[in-house]
Amino acid sequence: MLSLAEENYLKSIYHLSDAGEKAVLTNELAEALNTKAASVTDMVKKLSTKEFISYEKYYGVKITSKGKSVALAVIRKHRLWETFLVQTLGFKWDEVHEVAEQLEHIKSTLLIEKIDEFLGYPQVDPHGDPIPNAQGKIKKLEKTALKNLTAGSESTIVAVKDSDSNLLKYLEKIGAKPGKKLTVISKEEYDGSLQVAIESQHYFISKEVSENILVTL
Amino acid sequence: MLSLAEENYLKSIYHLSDAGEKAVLTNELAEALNTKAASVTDMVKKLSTKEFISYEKYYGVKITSKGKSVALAVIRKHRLWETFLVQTLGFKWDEVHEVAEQLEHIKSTLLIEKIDEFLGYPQVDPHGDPIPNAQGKIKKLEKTALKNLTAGSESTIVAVKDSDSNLLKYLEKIGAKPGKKLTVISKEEYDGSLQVAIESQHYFISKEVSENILVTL
DNA sequence: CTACAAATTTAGACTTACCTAAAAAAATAT
DNA sequence: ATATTTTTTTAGGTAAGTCTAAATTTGTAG
Repeated sequence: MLSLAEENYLKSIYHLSDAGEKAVLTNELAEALNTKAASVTDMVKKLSTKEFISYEKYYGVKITSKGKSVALAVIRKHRLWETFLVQTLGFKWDEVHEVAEQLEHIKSTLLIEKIDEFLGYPQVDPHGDPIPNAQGKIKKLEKTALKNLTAGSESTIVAVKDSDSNLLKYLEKIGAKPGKKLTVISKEEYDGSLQVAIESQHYFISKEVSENILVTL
Repeated sequence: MLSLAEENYLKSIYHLSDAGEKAVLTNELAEALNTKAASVTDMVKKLSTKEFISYEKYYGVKITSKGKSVALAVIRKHRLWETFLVQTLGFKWDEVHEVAEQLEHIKSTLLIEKIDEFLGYPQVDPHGDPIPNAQGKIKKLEKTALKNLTAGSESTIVAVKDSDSNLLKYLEKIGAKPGKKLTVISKEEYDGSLQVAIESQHYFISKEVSENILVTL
């Protein structure tokens, strides 16, 4: 059985590698996990022996399919719990992350399947991120950052990055939730800021924020 | 912040001491926690320094009020989660214990208050055990083991001991749930076995089982 | 009340997951 | 192409929580 630390490493490696596409460097991982490079080296050696990743000294790690399926199971749990917290218990967006980080490590297949059933088999979590199924398959949609749109574009918000609580509060205030329609009214080329409409309200959005809102066309 | 191990020790000490009434011996604790006496000695020293218990060498430990409030918070979480698993997710009695043992350690006051609210502030868990409130107060009812009843007694089941999964399955089969009426039809003095009626069905119950069913008159 | 048994504690060790400091390798800059 | 910087690894250590084996204390039985 995997430890909490091992699960967190695999989850981070999965995310940082874009779902296993590219290798992940020691320092990236150290930063993501709030730990030191030396600790990462120790752990990746262990995960490598257990064949959840392949590790080549000085060249970073790649996640194996065995590792991927662990990561996806954890991500599935995280997203189902987030959905549960928001939809069923009425948590606010910005309150769920920390708790879901704990709940994602509860070991019980039955529990997570029951939660999935209870929620009616949702496809995406409250941030719009897709929820892997029990087999680890993800349905994915074409998404792009809001900052890539040009004036006049109409789009639907599909996700926001869920890491920063202040950002989430701000997005909540302007109603920037997954599912909402968003139209780009104008774009200032010199600083990348945008004027957008969400439900006929107009907002001024900085380039920074526009990098954290993902949309489909 | 208390570790998982510390929380488990305090919970066990609370239970074994009858809610803090009597001292708990090293070996009892070792047995309850599936560990060795030497490990218990180490941990009780630590908990004692932190003033969750008072510890006198060779004489066992007593839980302090500080320790009690930790234990009760954990027990509250355990029982609320069990209630949630059974009532909301449709778990069977005998499936909840293990999962609740994990969920009881999730750290989030908000979460447990929301669960409590969602469940409509239940007073007892699915085994009939009382759920402490947020302040750690327990409403208690007079209960006695079924084995103490005599022929002819009518009673209501209030609780069953939740430790043994086989026992729980058996009790489920005969419909011995909290809330059900139970009448003692006859009692065999030589082996302590009972004949009882639950919902007009008659069952033969061994002394052992009758020690694990708690009732009110 | 002494001797043996049972319970408990101490001593020393192990594992996991960290850490710091120093060494080594790789990347970069002149 | 060499020197410097950055990244990564190694070496050695720490804390939590566990263990076994030995020592000590307490309880018990003759």
